[in-house]
Amino acid sequence: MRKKQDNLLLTEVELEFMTVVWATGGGTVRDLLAELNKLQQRAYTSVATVLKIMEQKGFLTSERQDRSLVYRPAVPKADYQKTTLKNLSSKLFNDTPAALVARLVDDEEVTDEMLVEMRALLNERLGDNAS
Amino acid sequence: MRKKQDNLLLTEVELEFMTVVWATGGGTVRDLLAELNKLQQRAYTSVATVLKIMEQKGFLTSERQDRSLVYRPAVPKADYQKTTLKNLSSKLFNDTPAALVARLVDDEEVTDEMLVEMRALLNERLGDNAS
DNA sequence: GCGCATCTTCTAAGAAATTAGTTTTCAAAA
DNA sequence: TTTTGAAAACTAATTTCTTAGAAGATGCGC
Repeated sequence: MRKKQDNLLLTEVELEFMTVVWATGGGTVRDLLAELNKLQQRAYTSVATVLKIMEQKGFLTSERQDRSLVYRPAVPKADYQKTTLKNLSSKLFNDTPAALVARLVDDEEVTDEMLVEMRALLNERLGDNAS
Repeated sequence: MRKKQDNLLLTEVELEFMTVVWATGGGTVRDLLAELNKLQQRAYTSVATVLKIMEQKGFLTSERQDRSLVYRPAVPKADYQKTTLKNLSSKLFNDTPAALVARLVDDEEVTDEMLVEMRALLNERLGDNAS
């Protein structure tokens, strides 16, 4: 029995870590530390601790290789993106993904090019259906 | 001097509170407590404390009315939605809002109707530009 | 085998978020 | 004027998140 719902969201720092794991495909603590320290200095053990926690939460898998553990993503980035969007949609957009797009559309920083690109994506899935 | 950047995001609980404030337009601690307790029991002082914090962070304004403070949103929901989308986009979608839409599009739970609605929104802003 | 380097595991301190008890304030009722 | 009720303000306990030191494990070179 677990307190909250199965902890489906990453914390701030975990997301930063996970981004690197997704980008690189994974690696040892030392590998990932090297990548992460490009953005922010952290101690070796800090990184090791967070990675272990992430494994416990089910976001990473690990496998021994020589001395070290090699961590790899257990959740594809696309899946997590979907989870996050669903969460955001429910918490802030009344469970209406279109409302979310509406907000993108009236954001002046989002260019017409981007919008055209979005429309293309929609059309791709929708096929010929006119509105 | 503040540590992080001006704390532009609400915490989990703050968002829950803010949602009620947006929905109702605001009210006294007691008013908001009544609404919030429909979802989860909390003590009066817990609610009061969080509301005060939210005011300090700039998400709410307060004004005395008789004995009580009346809290009101200082940030429109649409603005906060935009902030959140921008943040999500940068943290998880490479600063590419279209990538975000792409993820919505290949979510099987998002219906064609929703997609058509989204496309309509895009067309509305885009006018006649064909892709 | 013994120290040395390197890795994981254990432990914990510090910071932020959440919840709520205690104290103070203040006006209205008695 | 004193009491009382309701509110804000203050204080603090608890939990979760973040960071990292200390301790333990393990193979490698000498």
